[in-house]
Amino acid sequence: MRLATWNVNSAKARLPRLLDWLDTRAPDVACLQETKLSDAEWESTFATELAARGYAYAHVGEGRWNGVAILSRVGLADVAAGFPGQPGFPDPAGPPEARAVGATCDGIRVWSLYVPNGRSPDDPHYAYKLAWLAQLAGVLPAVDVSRTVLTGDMNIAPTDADVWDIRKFGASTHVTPPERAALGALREAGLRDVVRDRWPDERVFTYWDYRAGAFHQDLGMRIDLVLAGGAVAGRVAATWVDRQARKGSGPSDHAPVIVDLDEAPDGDIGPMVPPPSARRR
DNA sequence: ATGTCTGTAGTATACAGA
Repeated sequence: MRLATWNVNSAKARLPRLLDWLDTRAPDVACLQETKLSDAEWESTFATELAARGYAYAHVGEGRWNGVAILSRVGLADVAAGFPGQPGFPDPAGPPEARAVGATCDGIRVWSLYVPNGRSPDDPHYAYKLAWLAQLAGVLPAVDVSRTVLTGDMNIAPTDADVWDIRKFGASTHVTPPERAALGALREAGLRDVVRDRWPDERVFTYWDYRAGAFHQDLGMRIDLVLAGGAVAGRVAATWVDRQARKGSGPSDHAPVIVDLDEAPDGDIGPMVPPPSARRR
């Protein structure tokens, strides 16, 4: 099974490239972020195109900002718009933004996430980001983590190796200890960063600013993650960043991350094979 | 790197967000 995540930075602006990407990469499950569409706009733009390709979908949108989706041609059950207790902004008790959608696809509980950006550590959006992540971690004890995948634009670089030059970042958002600790809580709950597991020492980025030729100089960040529970991580056959999708005219500023899984074993418990990086140690 | 690309409003350009 091929699972992918991609922050498309407007599904409408990305329409031709998105459809072409579905045709060429043929993901079985595709998690999208920043569709920037209402549910009605999503429906009118994509319903026919996706049906023709055999995809069911779940979209959670609000219009001009945010917007997340899961596309699947291996089943799409128990769709959830947002996670329990997902905080709103500016009022944590207010309505949640369109930043999380979950569905069960071929036995895997998949979440497409668009974590709040944070803007800067002294901005209210930063506290919102941390609260959002804390609540996300807080729901994990109640779920089957082993068969869960949290994926999407996490807006956090897990380590200094996940940005092009840590010296340029200082105390800016995406690299601060509290943000990384929030990711650590997801890891401690049993989720694995399967791309870093597969490429422990490589320079792997998923986002490059549009400005200043950042992509061509590979001045990027790895902020789009696939965090997989044990039964899923044990099936990982390959992972890569689809840099082709960042090239040419009219790209998103993010590239897709693609993960191929071996078939689930009979009995469905998962082989529990440690990832390559763990096997080497 | 702050050099661009989205969206909206509204009709040309400015602003906000990332």
